[in-house]
Amino acid sequence: MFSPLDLSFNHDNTMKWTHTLIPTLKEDPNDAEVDSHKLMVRSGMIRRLSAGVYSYLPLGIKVLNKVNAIIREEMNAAGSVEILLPALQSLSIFELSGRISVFGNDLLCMTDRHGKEIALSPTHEEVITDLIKNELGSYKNMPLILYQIQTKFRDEARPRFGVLRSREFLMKDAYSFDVDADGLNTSYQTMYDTYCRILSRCQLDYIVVEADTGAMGGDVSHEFMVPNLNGEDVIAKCTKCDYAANLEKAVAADIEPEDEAITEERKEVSTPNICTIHEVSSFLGIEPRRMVKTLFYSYQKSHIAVLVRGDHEVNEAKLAKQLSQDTIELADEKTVTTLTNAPVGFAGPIGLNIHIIADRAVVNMKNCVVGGNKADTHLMNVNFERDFTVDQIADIRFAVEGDKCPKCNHLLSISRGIEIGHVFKLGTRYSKTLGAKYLNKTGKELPIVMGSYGIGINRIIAATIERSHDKDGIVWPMPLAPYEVLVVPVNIKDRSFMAVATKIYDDLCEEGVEVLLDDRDQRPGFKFKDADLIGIPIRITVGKSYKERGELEIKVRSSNEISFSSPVNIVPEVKTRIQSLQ
RNA sequence: CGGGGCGUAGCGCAGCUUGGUUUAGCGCGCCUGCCUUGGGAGCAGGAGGUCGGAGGUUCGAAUCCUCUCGCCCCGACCA
Repeated sequence: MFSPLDLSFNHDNTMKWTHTLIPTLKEDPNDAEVDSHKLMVRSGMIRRLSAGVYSYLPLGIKVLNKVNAIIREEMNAAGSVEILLPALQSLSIFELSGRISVFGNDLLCMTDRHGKEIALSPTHEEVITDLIKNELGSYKNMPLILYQIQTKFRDEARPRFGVLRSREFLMKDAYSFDVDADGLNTSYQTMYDTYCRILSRCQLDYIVVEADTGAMGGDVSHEFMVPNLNGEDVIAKCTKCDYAANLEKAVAADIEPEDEAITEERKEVSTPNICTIHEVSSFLGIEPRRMVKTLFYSYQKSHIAVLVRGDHEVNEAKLAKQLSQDTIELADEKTVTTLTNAPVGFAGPIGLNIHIIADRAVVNMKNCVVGGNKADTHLMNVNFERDFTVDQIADIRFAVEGDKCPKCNHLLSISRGIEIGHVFKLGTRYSKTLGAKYLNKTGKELPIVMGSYGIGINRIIAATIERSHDKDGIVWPMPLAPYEVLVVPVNIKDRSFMAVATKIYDDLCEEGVEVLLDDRDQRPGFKFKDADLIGIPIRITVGKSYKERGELEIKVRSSNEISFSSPVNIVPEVKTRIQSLQ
């Protein structure tokens, strides 16, 4: 045994299990739902402090640092420059950008001893803009891309899935500064390409989708998604071409007008207590797609009627954009009753005296069913233009399975994904509100044109595990693995085993290989289970084959491929394998 | 924020319905010894608990009631 002070055996890139803290668990933690969360806890990478707040243990920080290193290399290679901004911000800076209301309760605020309101930063657009407005006075200083790796704080309404949605998380955020839109386009493309390289080096499968800009503002935005059933984002992707978008943003190709004669007269039917689309549909024996859903939204004290097909859902983000509003909300029951002269459930477009906005699909429907604006009444054989008109036609719904691609008209598929990265063309949103201006060649004062680029580092790790694990544990891709090699002497009391194991450990260390030695006094089965759980890519076993033939066993975690090597050849052998797994 | 569920040893759980023979239990882990060494062994002994917290009902509360804190799930919300 070695005393805790005897660290002579530990080098920068090596570690003995008994000298570190890798508290593995045989059973799943009871508060974990998704595989990545369970495995991160079981493998001893993280422990929960409180909801959405996690400590990283040695194995966890090792992986975190691997991701950080890849990000730094690629960001630096792309010509961006690292900085570090404070996590503590004054609230007044958010007042200037007008984002206090945008973040709402997600913003973690507190009052300092002077009574000043301060916040833990959820993101850094304001801080960076405030910083550079004093430093980038001239076009000569641009283009410039600055980045940092920083902890962000968001008081999430509902943290979940372990590190996938937490209240405190690590983010690499970058900001570009250009003199004009062309410059921004170049910077944006550079970051876009850099993100592709970063994720490829992490060996993550990802797709890039068009995204809504949400709370960030700006116009163009892309998200980097890792396809996964547990993802919180929904993606619409063309089955043929490269079109892919977040469902918030996704557009479906216009639906063909129904080819049906308008002959029947409109007819009133009694639908006692039959309110929902589903109820009316089964009561009348008519598919939901033949019905029009009439909803009411409120904003700025005014109300509006919204029409979508019965089997479609209103996309409030699109609707708000159409109405040039930041927020809109579904009208309350009282409003609906007043506007329709009927209980909720019988609203229709005919005879309404307010602004009506219809989804594009609605105006192509023929002989449909609508509410009668009268209790217990619906109308059949209703037709756009003949029976009602609208004030505005727009795309205001979510795309659904069965919709066609807006680019090539082939089928769209709907799936889920984990948002790993998000890039935005901010334009002058922040430079204007915070006053970040520069002088151009002719001495004219102009707002700096900005972009913002974020990557969730914890999410890269969790998403990697989601994509790469089996029933026994994590299967680390070589670039992110906490150690490249695990050396397992099956019995530490066997002197010859330990002698060889420590020799290999030292030799690999000399060669710069990252290696962990399982020097615990445990039975082989126990160690193998842990080895599979923590998922080190290459396992070298000193055991049976060594005793019998003087050979070491090399096992590759990802392929389960087993090979043997003599002690003298082990180092080059292992290095070759590491190479091939990079 | 709405709905549901759960807090009992480091971890995973039983006990609660019907209050008292339970000195609060089981599995894993932990400590000591023996034994064992290629897929989470075995035997023996042992440590570890304000039953989340506060108040109440009662002769008596892990168990019943009230409040409170924490955690998880569904929804709403969300770079």
